[in-house]
Amino acid sequence: MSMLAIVDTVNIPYHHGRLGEALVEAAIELARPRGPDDVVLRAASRIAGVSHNAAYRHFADRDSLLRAVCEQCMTRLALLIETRVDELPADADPALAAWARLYATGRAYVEFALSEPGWFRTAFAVPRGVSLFDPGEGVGSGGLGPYQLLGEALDGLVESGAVGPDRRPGAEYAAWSAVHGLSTLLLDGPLRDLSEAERAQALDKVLAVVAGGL
Amino acid sequence: MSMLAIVDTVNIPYHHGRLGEALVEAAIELARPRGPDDVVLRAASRIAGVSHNAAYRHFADRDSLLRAVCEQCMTRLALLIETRVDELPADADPALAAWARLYATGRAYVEFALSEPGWFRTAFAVPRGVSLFDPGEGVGSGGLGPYQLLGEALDGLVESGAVGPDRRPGAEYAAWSAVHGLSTLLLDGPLRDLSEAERAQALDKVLAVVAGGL
DNA sequence: TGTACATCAGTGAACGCGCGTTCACTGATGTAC
DNA sequence: TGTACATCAGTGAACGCGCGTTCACTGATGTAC
Repeated sequence: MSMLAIVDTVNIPYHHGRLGEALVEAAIELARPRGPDDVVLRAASRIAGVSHNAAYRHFADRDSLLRAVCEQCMTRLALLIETRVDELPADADPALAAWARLYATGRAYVEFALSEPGWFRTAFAVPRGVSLFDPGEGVGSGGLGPYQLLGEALDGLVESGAVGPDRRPGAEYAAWSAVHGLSTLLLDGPLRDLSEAERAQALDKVLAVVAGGL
Repeated sequence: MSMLAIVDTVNIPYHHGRLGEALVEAAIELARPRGPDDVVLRAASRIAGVSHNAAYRHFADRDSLLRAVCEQCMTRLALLIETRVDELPADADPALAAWARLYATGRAYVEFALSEPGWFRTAFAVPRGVSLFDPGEGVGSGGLGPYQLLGEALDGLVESGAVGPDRRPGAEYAAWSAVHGLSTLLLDGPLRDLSEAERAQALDKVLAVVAGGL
């Protein structure tokens, strides 16, 4: 009967060839609307058109799959930041340009959280033992994660003279916390019912306070 | 046989008398180590010494119980903030006193997150439709939630002249976001592996940047 | 070029789990007379 | 003060759910000769 026949009708060869990636792609879509709890081995296998045990050829367990999805989500956050920064118009004044990059980084971060809530939540549902500081984790196209991109923006402020080098240490904690906190408060927290306009005001204020305090 | 006999041995009368509260207390302990996912009707009933259906006399469903637990967690956060602010030594200079209150508020927030991780997560696992802005939700002893306590601290800055009134609007967004973001990054995010000393530095920097930018 | 065989990548059935929820029930309590 | 009865607050059994994981298996692939 042929499972072969059945399988042929949907154009999936018995040897899938890239089932591992297909499972990750499926799991990413599962995570997309709501988050990491919806990353389910059986559902991902279903989407990939494969029995649910087949997944165990490619991932030791559900957690391994989730880990792969987390990394992808972190990468996508980094990619959006890079995109938004690259879209910036050129600015002759290096200090102004550096500020613009920092603002764009922060705005992109919040934009990602609000436009891709499930991915944002998944990116930060990091299984223990994975760190943003590890090279290779959560990388964007240039091999940098969101944290490194933020670091670059802050370095730019110092290099351009906009911010004194004595203020540089720990600056990413402040900038990152502010933007991350706003994202989670708007997404899942008590600020979730803010109107579009109120959100924009809140974001402006957060960025202004961070910029003023750096 | 007496279920009565059985029941007597553990000193729980058939009519419990305060089962609703007992269930909430049990659920709060369930949430304490890890968070809202561990708030389970059956487990709470078990702890309260009652069959799991009895819970339905007091809560329409699991979500109602969780809602009650959320509110309690928010209240406890508010109480810790009040405690820490009240512990502050008197300061003759009203501006310095106002700054000290803001700092204490922020430190207490992060302290709560790190010392009571499950409660912190639960406080912000707010079921849709509950807002921190509602009076009566998430109240401390004075009837104020964390958000209102923060607002008071900020008002104090303006009243004491430490901060111009033109900078007041939206200030809670900035302060709250920074402290909330740091809490979640340290608790569940990529900063979770920071050492005690690094955490303290990060917190100092976050507070300094917010204070400088307000 | 053909064949034997190891290995790889799937299959389908089954297990155990704990959950939320519903059902029909019964013992305890409180109230009207 | 006693009694009938409504109501309240529990009980225990059962259902259905989807999950992660394991088992023994088999068809497809690739390689050595």
